[in-house]
Amino acid sequence: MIEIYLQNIDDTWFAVALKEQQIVTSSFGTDQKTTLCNVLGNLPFNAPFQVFHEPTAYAKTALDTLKCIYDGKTANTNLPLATSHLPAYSKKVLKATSEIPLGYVTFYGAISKAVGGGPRAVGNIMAGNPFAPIVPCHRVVKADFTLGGYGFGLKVKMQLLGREKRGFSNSKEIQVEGRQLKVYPVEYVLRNFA
DNA sequence: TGCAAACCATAAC
DNA sequence: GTTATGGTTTGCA
Repeated sequence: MIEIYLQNIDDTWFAVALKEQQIVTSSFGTDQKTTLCNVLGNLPFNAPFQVFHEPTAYAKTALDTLKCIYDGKTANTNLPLATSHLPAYSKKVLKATSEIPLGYVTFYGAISKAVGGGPRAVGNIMAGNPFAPIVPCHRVVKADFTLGGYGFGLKVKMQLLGREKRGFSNSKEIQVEGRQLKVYPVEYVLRNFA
């Protein structure tokens, strides 16, 4: 049985689908129906599910984490994600994406160089990201620092990035799967829209 | 700038 | 098996 928890926090809806304490999928949005539909659409198999509006203590920590990320605040990012049913390449891309630190962005192409494959393949995985916003696919942009796309709309992507501004001014390298991944201050993106 | 071609894992037939 | 499809990138005029 998959348990779906849906809760409104400060006028935004957040949802997680849990199975045996693992997160199967998550979502957020401005209205209840869309948010729930997103979660349901991401369920990997035709399993029975139940929707709850009173979160358990465990579900509440997960929902609070979503809210923190949404607010651009530092959050505990090591929630247990159920990825076993996903293709191997998707797992690598999602994992690499989750390593992008708060306050930084990187490119579709940069991720593809780190984990293999091509930029468009990375974009496809992002488009199907089941773990929004836990896996911060909003931190992945085009190589010219324009936004690229976003499942919940470019406006939302911009707002998320705006809240993640931390005043960094230099790019840096992080380690992903033993390779280097270059990340850039989110300011590089934001200044395109000033 | 703008356009065309190369790119590459998935999902859908 | 094959094809269509992108949340892309790069090169070249």
